[in-house]
Amino acid sequence: MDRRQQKTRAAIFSAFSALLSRKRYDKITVQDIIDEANVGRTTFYAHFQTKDDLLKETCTDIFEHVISGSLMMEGSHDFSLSGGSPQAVLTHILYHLRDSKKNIIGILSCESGDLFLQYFKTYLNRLLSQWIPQPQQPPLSGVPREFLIDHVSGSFVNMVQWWIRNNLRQAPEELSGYFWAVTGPILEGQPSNIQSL
Amino acid sequence: MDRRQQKTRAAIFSAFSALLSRKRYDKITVQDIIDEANVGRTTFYAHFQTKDDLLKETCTDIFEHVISGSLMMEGSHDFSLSGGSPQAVLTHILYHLRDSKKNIIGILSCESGDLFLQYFKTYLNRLLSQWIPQPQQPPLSGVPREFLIDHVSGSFVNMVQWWIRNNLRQAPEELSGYFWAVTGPILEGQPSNIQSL
DNA sequence: TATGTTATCATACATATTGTTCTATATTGA
DNA sequence: TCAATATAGAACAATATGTATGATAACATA
Repeated sequence: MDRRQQKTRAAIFSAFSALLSRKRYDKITVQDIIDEANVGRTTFYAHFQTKDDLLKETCTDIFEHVISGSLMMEGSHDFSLSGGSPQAVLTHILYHLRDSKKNIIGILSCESGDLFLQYFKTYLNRLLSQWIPQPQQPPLSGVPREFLIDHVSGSFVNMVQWWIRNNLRQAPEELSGYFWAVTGPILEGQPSNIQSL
Repeated sequence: MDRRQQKTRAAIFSAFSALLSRKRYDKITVQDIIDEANVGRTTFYAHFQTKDDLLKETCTDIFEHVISGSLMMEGSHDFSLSGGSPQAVLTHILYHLRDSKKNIIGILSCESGDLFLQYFKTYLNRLLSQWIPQPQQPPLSGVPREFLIDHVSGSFVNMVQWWIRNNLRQAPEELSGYFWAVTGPILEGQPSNIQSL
């Protein structure tokens, strides 16, 4: 790939991200993007087929980075814990979200944030499906594992939304504590009050 | 209000709902809507300022109906339980969603479902804020009440999405049971294992 | 450095969507 | 019956999309 292409791509991603923090996704025009990025119309369409395409690539780029940056890759396409506990990994992800140079929070804060969080959740589902066992005891024993996985990743994404609405007032560790308080029994496999019988 | 206006409004709502089950919201044009509804362009704009306006009114219409249909209204703008337990009310809401003549599931199933569920969550937040007490005991005692409310309503909406993705395979009662399994400790106020101190 | 390749820009263009304005017609409520 | 008004249809300016063209500049390589 040409140096020019890399530069252009970066300029477009950056312009797109900047626009998203000011405008709703579906109100952003291609003209807005190419003006902000200082690239020609033809150039934009040489890199991305449509605006939706740009969106999709942006999401993949960001979340693949966030999650794999908090984990070690193993095998061809699976994630696994890199020694840390689930709690530590989740805290790490929160730090990543907050401190990324890519202005992730800016993107998630925008009026189209839901769109991105949907992609985010897809990644989390893959991640969590490795951590969550089929529970053996009530009250969770009758609940399908897929439901629990979806519930936990949905809760995480929901928490991030809440965090952003509150201007990131909580420290990642604190937030991680909240998350543990509401999902601990699921992630631990079982609540700590194992009352045999 | 004129009979004609009522009829026109109904035709537009119906056409919009039908289109949503085939097409993504932002790919639907005003032309599509007025063709499907068999109304003139002028007429559409006499009823709704923009397409977004139509969306908003559609959501308000649906969710106000779903929630108030499962509750008794009380006071000016607050909800309260109509005798039933939270569990019973939630089950009722699930029935409502599934069996409504307004094809709610059709709308929520569409590619823009997230958009609607966002509105749904707003209503649920109002509802749940009346049921959820500030917890007094670990592990929930240090967690802000607003977080818990948002977590529970987010989990409900998330569950509905999951339900739809699975083609409504579970009965509302069964689903309600899952929900209780993962949020019970919060809705009950405290987990049942009250270990004083 | 010289050279062929290719990414870029600016412009123009056909097409499609939006929201407004106008007039004529049809329906309504009294 | 009749005045009020909701509607349809068409035309319209303004804006957005995606494509095509030719000229220019930056690149990789030898």
